[in-house]
Amino acid sequence: MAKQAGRPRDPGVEASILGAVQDLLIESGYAGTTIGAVAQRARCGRSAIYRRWETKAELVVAAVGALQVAAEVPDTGTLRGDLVAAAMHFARADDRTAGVLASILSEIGRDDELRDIAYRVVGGPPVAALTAVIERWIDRGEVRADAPVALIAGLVPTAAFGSVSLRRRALEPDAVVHMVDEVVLPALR
Amino acid sequence: MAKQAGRPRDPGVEASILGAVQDLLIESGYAGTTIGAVAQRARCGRSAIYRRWETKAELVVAAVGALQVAAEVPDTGTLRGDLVAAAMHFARADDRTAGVLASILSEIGRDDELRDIAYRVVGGPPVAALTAVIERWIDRGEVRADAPVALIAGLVPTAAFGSVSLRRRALEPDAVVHMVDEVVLPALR
DNA sequence: ATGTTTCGGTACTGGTCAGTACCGAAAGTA
DNA sequence: TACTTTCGGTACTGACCAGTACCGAAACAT
Repeated sequence: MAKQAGRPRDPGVEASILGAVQDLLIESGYAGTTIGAVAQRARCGRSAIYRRWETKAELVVAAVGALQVAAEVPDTGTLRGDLVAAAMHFARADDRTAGVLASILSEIGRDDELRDIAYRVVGGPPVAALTAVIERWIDRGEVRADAPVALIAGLVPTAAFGSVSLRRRALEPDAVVHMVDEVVLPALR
Repeated sequence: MAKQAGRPRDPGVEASILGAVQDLLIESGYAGTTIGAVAQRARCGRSAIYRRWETKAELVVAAVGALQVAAEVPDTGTLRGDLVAAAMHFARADDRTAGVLASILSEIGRDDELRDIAYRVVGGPPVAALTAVIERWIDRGEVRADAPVALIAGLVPTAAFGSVSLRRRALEPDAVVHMVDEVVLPALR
């Protein structure tokens, strides 16, 4: 692929467009996220958007796919510390993610591509990180070997998402610690 | 209030309109739920709708408010039986409820009235029923007195809602039993 | 210099939809 | 019978918006 002639695309434009889409999805929902509003928020022309994506649906898919929950696997030295750190991570980082996801939930019901991407965002890295944490402590003998790893690893992000999307507010740190102490730890030992 | 003169309103029309709104919200989302489509599904004229509600927003609020999760408090004779029955109740009955709620989640972020009603539907009767079950078994001595009642009572419906709304499918009975055995019961004893 | 592509911006088109105003017929009351 | 309201249905309006087609200017390669 030879280097294209002509003025090169400004990578910053693409990033600011996707960010603007995410902002607008949270603030105004899918229907309220018009191409014109995106262009205004991203400080670009509408043509810059249509040059990159053919339809609004593709644009939204790209914006959702650009969400990435960093899947850090904490290592605090204690089981409780790791679990709290991992859970806290969702409650904070998922704030924006959950907002975007909540805004497209009704579209998810009818768009296979969107559903796959959304499920990959929530159900991928977070679950993998929690699974890694729990399995590590199984190896270390603090969690029983037949603990319901998949159940817990799926439950925490799902509950966090459900709560955030319904109440439209991030989980309090107290609530996260409470949940780990009262629900997650008893289920694992 | 004297009896109105003129042809009385057919109560069946109101019910079929609200049912049609719920159906369309699930199938087509908020934007796809047009007044024309509602009238067609409810087999009535558009005027019959506007005679009862002034705007589409009011209509949707009414349709969501008409959702009611029966708050039965099961009494199977065992703690585990009650918990499974209560949880199973959400997983089934909340199927339709969760679908409607998921479809208006993005509107919930911007409409206070809608948010209040939605929160009352999910966070009201189901939580109250679970709370009643748990507290009954505290009295009977099977659940420790300082168990995290509110946490568990809120967690189960939230998780069920999160799962249904994300995966667009009711929880399997196996999964419900699994969750009660592995998560709820350990947290209560 | 010449050509090519991107830049922000504007004008236009075609379709959709909420909300309003009617209509004649039906179903009640006085 | 006369009156009132609801019934399903239709026609119209005004706004909004996705998508297309441009524009002159800027930024690169050859």
